[in-house]
Amino acid sequence: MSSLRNQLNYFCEKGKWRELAALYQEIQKQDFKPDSFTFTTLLKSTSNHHFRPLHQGRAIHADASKRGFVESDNYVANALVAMYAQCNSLHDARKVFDGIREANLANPVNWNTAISCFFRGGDHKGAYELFCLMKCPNDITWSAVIAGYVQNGKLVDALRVFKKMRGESDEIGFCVSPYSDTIATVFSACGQLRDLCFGEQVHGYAIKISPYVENDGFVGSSLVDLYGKCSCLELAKLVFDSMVEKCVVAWSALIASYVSNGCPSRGIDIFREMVYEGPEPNYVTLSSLITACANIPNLTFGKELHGFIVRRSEFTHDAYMSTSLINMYSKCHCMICARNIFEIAINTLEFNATPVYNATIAGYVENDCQDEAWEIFRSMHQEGSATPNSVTMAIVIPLCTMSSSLHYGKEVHCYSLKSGLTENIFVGNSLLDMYSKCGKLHVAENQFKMIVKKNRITWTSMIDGYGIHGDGEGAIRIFQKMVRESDVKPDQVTFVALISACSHAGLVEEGLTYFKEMDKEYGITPLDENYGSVVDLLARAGRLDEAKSFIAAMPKKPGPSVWGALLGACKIHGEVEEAEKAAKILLKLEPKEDGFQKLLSSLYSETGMLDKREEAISEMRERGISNRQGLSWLETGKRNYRFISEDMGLVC
DNA sequence: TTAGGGTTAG
Repeated sequence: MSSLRNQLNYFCEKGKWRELAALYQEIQKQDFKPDSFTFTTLLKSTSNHHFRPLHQGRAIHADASKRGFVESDNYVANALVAMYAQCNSLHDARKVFDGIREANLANPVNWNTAISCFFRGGDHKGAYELFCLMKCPNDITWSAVIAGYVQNGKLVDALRVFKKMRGESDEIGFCVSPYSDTIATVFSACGQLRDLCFGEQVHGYAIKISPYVENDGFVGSSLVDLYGKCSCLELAKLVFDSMVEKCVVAWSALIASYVSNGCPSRGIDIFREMVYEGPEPNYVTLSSLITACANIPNLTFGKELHGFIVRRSEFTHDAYMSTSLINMYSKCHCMICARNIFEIAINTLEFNATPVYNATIAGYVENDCQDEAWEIFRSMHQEGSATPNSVTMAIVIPLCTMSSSLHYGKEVHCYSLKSGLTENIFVGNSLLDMYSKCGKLHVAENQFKMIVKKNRITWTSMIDGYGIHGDGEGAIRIFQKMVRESDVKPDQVTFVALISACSHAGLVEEGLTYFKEMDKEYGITPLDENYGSVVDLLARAGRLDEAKSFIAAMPKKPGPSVWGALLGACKIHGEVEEAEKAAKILLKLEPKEDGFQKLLSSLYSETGMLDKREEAISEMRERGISNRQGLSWLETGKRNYRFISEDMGLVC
């Protein structure tokens, strides 16, 4: 009999489920008496099995219950709770736990196991209910609850429980001293919430209770991450430098801090130091570095890293890695490489593939490949391997806007409503912009009203909406509401939208006043785009000389937006000579941009200067600029679209 | 404890 028991244990340890199930059925027919250890190993094996065979777990439960183990053995009870939670049957897990609780058999380990299991199963409410029922939570319980909330993305709740643990909350406190792991978890929550103030308080408290707490790898790394996420790069570096033993997580957190704060090259420099004096990089380090290559962009180093990842095959099948690589190749305009990574990822990875789909759709959108973007979005439904989320919607809704496809936009809006994604601010703002740009200003207004927590982009998009519909006064009204009634501050983009709205409505003086207020009232330094919108404001109103004087008086060198605005206005007013001057400068500033040259060619066409038009077209051909016909999208009926050619003077 | 995909601009 003992050999049977050994064989059973062997199959459990090796995870050989089929063999185990067959053996267990066989020995049940014999006079075999399973003990507590047999049941716990059988239940653990069920929990760890890839398919989570709940029916098998229930059979073991029935057998254990029949033999009296559930009510008398805490180990078996614990394993049962864990098994049901792992098999996503939290109701059964709670039923088992309530059984031992009501029989007064539950010890603190049972409580802590049950709480952790409910958090792992995603039922944070159920976990907290158990926590509240527990009369004497110990330090492990507190840690489990804080960590559980962080794992479930309930960061505010995690900090609330931490405050309660230290007796700082309004609720009754328990003043338990936290483990360093708990402190690290709290730093992580503060970082994710960008709550620098509370993070710093906890940092001070942690040093007070343990002066060398930063030397702990978990705590030090989490602190680097906290300061990095709160854009305090100097503090992040200071903590990192003070760490006696710098683990791979600390290095990775520091690199990620630089990459995510607009210093990707510095992130790569830190990586070079890491190669020289630090530990081996892991998949997180490499993922951040690929993002650095995407942001610079640096295709050469990106490809080197990709080669390194392929050689280290254990990193290849990582969801984050695939997503980062797709993003990197997209930003470097290598959509063939991005597509290859996508195909491999969706065929080989066992995970939620939504981010991989999102990165690929975003890549195609960014590289002006709308058809391919739609193809990937549709395949997401057809393959059924990924569920569109709020990020997908925030990519796809602007895609509807680009092709002025109100019909598709409405379909995506309906899907978002059904999936409960419209409360997401990115989705809400995209919908507002889509309705506004597709000509449905009143729907955009409703959408604007429905967004409860409006951010800068909400306000700016609404101002722009009124602007593109020629309602300058409406744009001003919304801007005043924004600055008077909300706590959201305008930025340069807000002023581009506002002054542009004034420009199109002929509100020149108002536009000029707002431009002056930008710096004086709001302390915002104008960008080239802001100067450009003032040039457009003046020149569109026929005040070309003032526009030129304005450019001459600029405190910095005028850029493409300024000259582009002047060129556009010259085209409206038929000012060939000034347009030629502006186009010449633009050609030097942005040699790869073909729009300016086409605009000039179109001006020649409109003013009957056909020789000059031919000359401009020849020059464009020599420079390899495509002579593509200008196209507009129109939606007719429900699903039909037509191309309307515009006279760009380029049709040969 | 560390990493990925997202909304506004004449």
